[in-house]
Amino acid sequence: MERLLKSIKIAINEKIYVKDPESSALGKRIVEESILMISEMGFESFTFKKLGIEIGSNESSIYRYFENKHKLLVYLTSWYWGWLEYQLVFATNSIADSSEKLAKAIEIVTRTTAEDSAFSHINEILLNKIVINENSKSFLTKEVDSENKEGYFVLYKRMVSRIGQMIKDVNPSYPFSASLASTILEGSLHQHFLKDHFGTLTDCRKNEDATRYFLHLVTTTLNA
Amino acid sequence: MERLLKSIKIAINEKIYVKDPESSALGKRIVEESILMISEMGFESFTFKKLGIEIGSNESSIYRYFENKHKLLVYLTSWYWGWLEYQLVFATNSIADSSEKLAKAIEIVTRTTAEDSAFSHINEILLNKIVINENSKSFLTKEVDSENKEGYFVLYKRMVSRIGQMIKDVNPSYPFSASLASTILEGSLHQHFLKDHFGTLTDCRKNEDATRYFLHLVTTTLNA
DNA sequence: TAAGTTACGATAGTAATACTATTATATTTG
DNA sequence: CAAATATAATAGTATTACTATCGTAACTTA
Repeated sequence: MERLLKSIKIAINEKIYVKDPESSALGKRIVEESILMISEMGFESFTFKKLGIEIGSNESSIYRYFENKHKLLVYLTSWYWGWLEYQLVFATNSIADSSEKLAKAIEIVTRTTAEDSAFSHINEILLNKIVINENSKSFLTKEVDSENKEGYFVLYKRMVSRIGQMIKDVNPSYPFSASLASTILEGSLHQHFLKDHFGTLTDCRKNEDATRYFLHLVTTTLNA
Repeated sequence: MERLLKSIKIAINEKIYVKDPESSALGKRIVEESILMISEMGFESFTFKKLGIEIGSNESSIYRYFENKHKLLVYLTSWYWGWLEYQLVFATNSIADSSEKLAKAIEIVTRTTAEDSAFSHINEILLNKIVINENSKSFLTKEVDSENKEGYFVLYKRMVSRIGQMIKDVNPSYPFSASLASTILEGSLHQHFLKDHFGTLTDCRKNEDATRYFLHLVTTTLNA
């Protein structure tokens, strides 16, 4: 798995960046260090100027890769969803039984990332934390419709529809497969956030609890 | 109901504002016009300077009511949750049967606000739209823990725990009442957002569909 | 009714943000 | 080695997110 992952490149919509950050050392440093900085200081406090100082490069050079920090966030979250989709497909592909397949899928999308696996310059543990804290901000904007049209969110949408399809395979007569799929994905991020900041609003204490909660929710709903 | 609402004041934590906007005509205008502006231009583009121009007042005067626009957002969302809690309690108080009570609660928190009811200077329809688009931004910040400690989110938390308690009353052995309650509240906002911007990720087309989806989800889960 | 208090508006100013433009200097590639 | 390209350095702009000061209007109380 590790070796395989090393040779895979997550394909990100070209409209999200000005110049592909994977195409140069500087680009990779931008992505690498921005993950560290955003996870530490939060997206609001993060600026290209600070990033430039941190990587010993110039603010204006960063603008040659990303138009603004919003697009960098869309890039990072897209990368995450692409990476997660890869994990999902890899782990569920060989499972024939549809219920078992869905259970495995839920496990993968609701767990938190525990180890930094393979891609040299991307720390997936921190990126997972960024997604929990900042993912909503990538689409809760006034530009969401135009950016959606440009394909900024295809990877996220593909994740949801994959899970939606798995739900349909388990119970073809369930009328809310898309809603349930999007609830799992977004709800899982939310439960992890609550676990860290609003303990009274969730029953999830350990990381596996979110998996247990959604597994139970989906199983009982589809087997009713 | 309308008359009753007119005489009720939603109690907001005093730490959220510098000066109570309910205490003066200018304060009310700030709240009133900020709702119109944020719902129209989005929270990111909204500034106190623009608001000042719009209400024919000075930027510095607005700072006498709210320290910054983030606190104004916390104020607006708190007001919304307080208002919704009022609706919830009012509508469910007299229901004895716990399942019926929970069903009514779900209906109230998952529907969108259709009419501007009673509070003169607050447009609840637009405020509901703001909550759908911006609510997450009020807590997805680096300051969430300190603000939580100061009680900024009590009204939101009270809503979740009320619903959590209703879930417990229906099925005391269900182990995820808090998580399910928070999923309903946050998930409902998300489904409405998807309905407006990512149609393929939800089965909700009309406003009532979100109610139907969550009603079905909760009922089957708790009756398993 | 005079004096005190508070509220608000007007103006000015600051530091930081979010860029854009230009030019110089490396580095790569053909 | 020349040409093309990438990056760094510097400068500059408009806007944001404030803070501070001051004058005056309005309301309050003695």
